[in-house]
Amino acid sequence: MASGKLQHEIGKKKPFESLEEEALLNLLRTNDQTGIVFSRLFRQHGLTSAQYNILRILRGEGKPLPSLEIAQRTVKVVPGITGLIDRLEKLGFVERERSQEDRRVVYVAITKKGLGVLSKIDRPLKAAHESLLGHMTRKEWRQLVRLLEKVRERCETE
Amino acid sequence: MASGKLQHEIGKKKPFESLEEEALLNLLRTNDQTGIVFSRLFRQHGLTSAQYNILRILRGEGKPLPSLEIAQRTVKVVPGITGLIDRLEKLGFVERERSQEDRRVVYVAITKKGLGVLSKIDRPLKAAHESLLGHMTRKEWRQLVRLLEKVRERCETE
DNA sequence: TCACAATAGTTGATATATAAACTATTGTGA
DNA sequence: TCACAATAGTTTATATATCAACTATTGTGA
Repeated sequence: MASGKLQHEIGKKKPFESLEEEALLNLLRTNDQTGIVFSRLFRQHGLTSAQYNILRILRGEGKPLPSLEIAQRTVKVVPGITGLIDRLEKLGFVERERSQEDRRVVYVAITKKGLGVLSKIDRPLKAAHESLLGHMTRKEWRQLVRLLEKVRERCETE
Repeated sequence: MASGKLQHEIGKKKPFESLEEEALLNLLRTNDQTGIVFSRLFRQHGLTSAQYNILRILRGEGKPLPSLEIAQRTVKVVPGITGLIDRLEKLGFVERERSQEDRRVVYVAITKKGLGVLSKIDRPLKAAHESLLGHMTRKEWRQLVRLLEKVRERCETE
């Protein structure tokens, strides 16, 4: 069957059951490993990955977004977004405001303080991106993106 | 700049800053999406992904393993392993036994009940693997694995 | 052999993921 | 207009991730 570097990395004795299993475990492992690098970077600025992600979305949008819109963009389950925004608000990085037209909706806006912390992260984050992927060619990146998109084709239908 | 399906998927207005960013966000997204599919499957059998992962390692090993050995294989941070094993023990899927040679070490063994629940998951899990990746060729899997391994080359040195 | 570093694991505190149940508000059809 | 479904968001409960600090045990060098 399949055998690669991952098997050795995780101290696995037996080879993988199938190529599918090897591919999916590689995906999991790679995501974990890269995630660790970014988590550390964000934490140095007092943010978690999830918090950074929300701020990045709000900055990219340029205007306030409803809570559930944010949850959808981050693949998060609905209830989780509440506590996440609670903490960002307590930290002063975002503000909540209930919509006037539809009073069920809560708009979330990034504050100046939120933009400030993002701007401090921009440069080291870009450096981390390059450090992590700089040894790969543009062709390889494109190939990787294409393959990942293809993997996702099936997830979304379920 | 780069532009792909992901940008549309997450409702992102602006294109990605760089190919690196697009590749890494694709990785994150793909991992999340595939993870959801497997989480649901495990939950139908009363397990979380993290719990399943530990049981799978113990079955694959065929003999008890020290707690930290398990933590290392799952990329988990050390303290997290304790509560995880606590719950598995409470569920009756594993047993703890302190080593006689080195009394600091706690060996964790999978029980018959643990092996039983794994065996019930085997078939639907294989089906899920095939359902998720069945539309891709063996060549594409190998390519994906190779690229993911290459991404990880840089993580591990940090 | 005795102080001290190293190792294995746990505890406590905070943040997040997830499901289920709930509140408040809005839309809709009879 | 009134019952009821749909929508937006919150609360609650459990599981996990992570760091810092801690206990218990073992190894080591003076």
